[in-house]
Amino acid sequence: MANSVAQDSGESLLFLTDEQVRKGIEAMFFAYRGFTADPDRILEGMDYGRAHHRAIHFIHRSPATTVSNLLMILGVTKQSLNRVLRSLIEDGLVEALVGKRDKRERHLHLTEKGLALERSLSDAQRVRMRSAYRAAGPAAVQGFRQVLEAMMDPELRRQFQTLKEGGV
Amino acid sequence: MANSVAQDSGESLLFLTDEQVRKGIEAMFFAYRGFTADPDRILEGMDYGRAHHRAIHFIHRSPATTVSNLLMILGVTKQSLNRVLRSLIEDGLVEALVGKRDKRERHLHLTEKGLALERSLSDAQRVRMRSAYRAAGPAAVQGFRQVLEAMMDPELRRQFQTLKEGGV
DNA sequence: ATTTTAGGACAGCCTTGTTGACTTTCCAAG
DNA sequence: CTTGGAAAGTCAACAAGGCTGTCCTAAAAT
Repeated sequence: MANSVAQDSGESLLFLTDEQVRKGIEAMFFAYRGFTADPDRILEGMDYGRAHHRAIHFIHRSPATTVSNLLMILGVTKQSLNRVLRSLIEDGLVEALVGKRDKRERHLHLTEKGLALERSLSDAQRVRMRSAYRAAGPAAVQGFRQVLEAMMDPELRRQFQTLKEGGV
Repeated sequence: MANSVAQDSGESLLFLTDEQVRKGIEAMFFAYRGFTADPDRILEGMDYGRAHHRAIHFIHRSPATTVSNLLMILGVTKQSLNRVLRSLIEDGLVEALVGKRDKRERHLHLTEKGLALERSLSDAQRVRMRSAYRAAGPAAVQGFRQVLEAMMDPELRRQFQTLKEGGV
């Protein structure tokens, strides 16, 4: 195999072997398990799962967002989101305010209780993220983000970048 | 917020704001969707899903692996894997050979048909991966892998590294 | 001879994805 | 002004794929 060619710190990307790309794929698989592990642990036992976490995350990120907007970001169907949203609203974590201008729309907000859960979830996830960043070093973090962004579907990348603007 | 502090290309990781780490989290979420999109597209319509893909991937990666070994790698329960494996065997994509030394064990292999599907799945995924690598550049790829590896649970990291040895 | 291990089968549950039918509201064309 | 279509949201019903738990066989280990 032409392993030795690409082994030299990846100076010549065009010669990356299939095996090396495959390792990237596996790394992605194992890392994602780690990535979701901490929030999953917190959610288990409560009646919630990953779907609730995602909804909470993005409502917190973009307060007063509508259901449709959330649908686009999450990439699921209306009913999947609706079920999750209903339980969050019933439990008093999320508030849905009828739109002023367009009464068809519901503007979603986290309540105090919702904010508290969001904080505990994202704290846990950030701890892991931050420690991975620290272990890998600043340059690696830069590269990490570049590759992730290049890996997204163009449409998702635009949404991601739109979200970014508020944040940075 | 202290955004300006960490804005300087992450030279000082200890001062990365929560917002910046949060963006890493979102990047991971959106990138994973892209990561699974191509195989999902291929699988849809066939009777298979992501679970089948994962099994096929790791059987191809470690031929003659046993069921227990696969269970550890995938991190699912016997029943979850068994359901998947049964359909793959019935459809003639996977062969389970009784162990020579230990007849309790089944050694799993892909058949020609299984290899063909594996190839089409991993080709699709590699195309995306490779183009992301190319877009981000060699240094970024290095960093990408470092952060992913640091993000894994220690136990999974060991398994990942064990798998790597065969490959690199 | 007994216990442990690898694997398989089956029942039944839960989360979260899907589609499709149904309101309510808004807007624009007649 | 009305009416017809599009958009936002709700709900019912189903499927995939996780999970647990139990029971079974065959082989290995003690």
